[in-house]
Amino acid sequence: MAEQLELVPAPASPTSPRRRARGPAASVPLAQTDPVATVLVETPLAHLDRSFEYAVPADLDEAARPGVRVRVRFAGRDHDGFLLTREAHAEHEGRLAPLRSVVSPEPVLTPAVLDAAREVAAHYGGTLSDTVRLAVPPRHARAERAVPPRPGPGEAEDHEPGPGVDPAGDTAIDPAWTAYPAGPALLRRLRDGQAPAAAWLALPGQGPGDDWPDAIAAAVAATTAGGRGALVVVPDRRDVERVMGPVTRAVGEGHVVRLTADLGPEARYTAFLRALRGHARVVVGTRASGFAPVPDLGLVVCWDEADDLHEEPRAPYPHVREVLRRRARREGAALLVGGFTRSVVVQQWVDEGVVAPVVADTDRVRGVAPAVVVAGEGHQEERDPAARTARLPSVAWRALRAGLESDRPVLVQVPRQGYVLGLACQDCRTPVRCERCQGPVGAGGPVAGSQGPPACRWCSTEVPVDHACTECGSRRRRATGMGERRTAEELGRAFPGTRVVSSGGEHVVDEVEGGATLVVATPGAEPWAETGYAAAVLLDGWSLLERADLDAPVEALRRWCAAAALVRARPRAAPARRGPAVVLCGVPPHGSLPAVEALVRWDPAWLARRELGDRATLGLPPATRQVEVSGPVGAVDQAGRALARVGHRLLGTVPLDGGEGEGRRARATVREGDGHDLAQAVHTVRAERSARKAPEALRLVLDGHAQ
DNA sequence: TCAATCCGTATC
DNA sequence: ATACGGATTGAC
Repeated sequence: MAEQLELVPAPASPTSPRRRARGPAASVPLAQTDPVATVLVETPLAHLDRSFEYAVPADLDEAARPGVRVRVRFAGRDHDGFLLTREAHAEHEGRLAPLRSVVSPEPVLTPAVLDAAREVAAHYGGTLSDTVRLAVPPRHARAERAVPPRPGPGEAEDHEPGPGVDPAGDTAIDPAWTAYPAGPALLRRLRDGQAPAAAWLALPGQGPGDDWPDAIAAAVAATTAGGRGALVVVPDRRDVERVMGPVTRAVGEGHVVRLTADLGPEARYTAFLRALRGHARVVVGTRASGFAPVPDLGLVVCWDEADDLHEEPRAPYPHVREVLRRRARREGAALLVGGFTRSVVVQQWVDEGVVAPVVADTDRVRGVAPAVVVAGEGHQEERDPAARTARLPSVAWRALRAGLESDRPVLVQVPRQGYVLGLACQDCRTPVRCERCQGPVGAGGPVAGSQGPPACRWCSTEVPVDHACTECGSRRRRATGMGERRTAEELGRAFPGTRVVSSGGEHVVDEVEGGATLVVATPGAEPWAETGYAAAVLLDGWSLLERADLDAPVEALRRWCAAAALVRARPRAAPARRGPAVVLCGVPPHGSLPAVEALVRWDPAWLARRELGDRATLGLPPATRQVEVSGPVGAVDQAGRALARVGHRLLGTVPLDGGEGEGRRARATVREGDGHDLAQAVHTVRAERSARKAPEALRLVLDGHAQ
């Protein structure tokens, strides 16, 4: 009996295992002031998307500052986390577990980046933990030791300012910005520490020192001359390389750091730390650098903002343009979103007054933009046998021939295949839209590679046989097959003896030398040519325009302009025989299609305005928000119904191929309902799924573009 | 009456 | 995930 009684108090005894597991806090001396730390625990569980409180042991008092990485016991396991704040009192009523350790005293999550991550997470219905994971690269201890500490107050960095920096004042306006009436004011405001927001339509460059990287470099230099830092985000690694040169020349070697995901862990963390510790005032990178901690940020730049490489493929799938926009506002920095073309989203920003257009005068555009000719649709005009073997319209062949004779490279853009082909009116070429939800229609069904009657890609509704064109009333439809595949060898045969370079897919060529060279490239893989190309031929325009994608016209123009902008008029007075600089092939004669007209007139803003107007009329994104749900069929159905229950509109579900029976996959599209917050609802779906331990992975992408 | 097991829920 | 509390079940 006595033995029994002795056992009763055991659970309360300080030496009992249970007691020790629950509350070692009692035995550890705590920090004197602010002994409570709020911690963002790294967990993928969406229903735990909030901070948790921990006790700060006295020996961690010094290191446990806001922004540092910590390790904590959470749900019986050790987790990484970020210390957010120190508090005098806990809100949590139970006993607090102590911080287990401070991983490093480096405050890697700055208040500005944390704020931006909060806003981005909320905008996409994602968790803060997921978003912060995108913002802070994994720690690398060796890199942390190697990078010098932050210079103390008053202790200047010993880099001399670069040649582009003019500390004397505001007189020197960089030639790269003189073409834009708003350019001088933009540079002045950057230098003066202000926060202008601009939608920049870049002109094709006219020679060395006058291309888009030079303009970005000038904007960055103006910002650093005013004592602030800058962050430049471009779509891919090749663009990073192109920007690094001019920016480095403008602000000096030691001030710039390159930050891309392909650097590898150590180099990436080194670059991150060089920015965080204030050694590099300027960061140039790809979307992975959108959250880079630049102290005293004065300018953020998003180049080629319409390129979908700017969309992060990891949850919550933010677009870097949205990240930068929020950072600019929060940190009082200038915002410069630009490209040769303009996305519909940025057009909406312009219309809302969020950004001011920075564009050249019409006369200037006319003088600088390459001359574009649309080749006739048929090839019947051919007289040159060489053109016939390459199946090139003769106007295209002549342009290439003339270009090669000027001893400079010429470019042929050949679209890659594999898109979902769309459906258009036989008579006026207006794309067919779903009668039910206005979604894009795939010619062979709702998903790539499917074979069947034409159907909506969002809701899988089939197009009625008597569907009448919304523009001209015609009931005849056109669903062309794949574009014509043409290879570098085939095209090269039309120009015997000419050097041929092929770029695309696995083999992307970064740069070509001067001299007569026929360059064949897929969109986005066009090599840079120092001398500029003498001519460009854009093949198979239809295969870009006929993609069953809302963005097809804007995206087609973006790709055409990207190639056309590499063409440079002959440096010295014109030679006797001059062909058109740019020939667009494989589209109907111009005038009938907005994207073609926009290219010929070099007026991307006109196309963006027109597209945005159409979308607003039809209630399509970005006038409304949509979420794309994909994963196992059952989970997709459930999520779609859950969203519909809280006031949103399930447009429909499309079966995706791959997987049998239980493994079947699907994609649902849900449109935001009036007055209901779609991001909030998406967050709730994520939270409910994680709370009930739903086993399957489900993708919920808001405002996404990738299908 | 007690212990083993199941299930739901909170995770500081 | 994991660990805990409360409920449930089954054997003595």
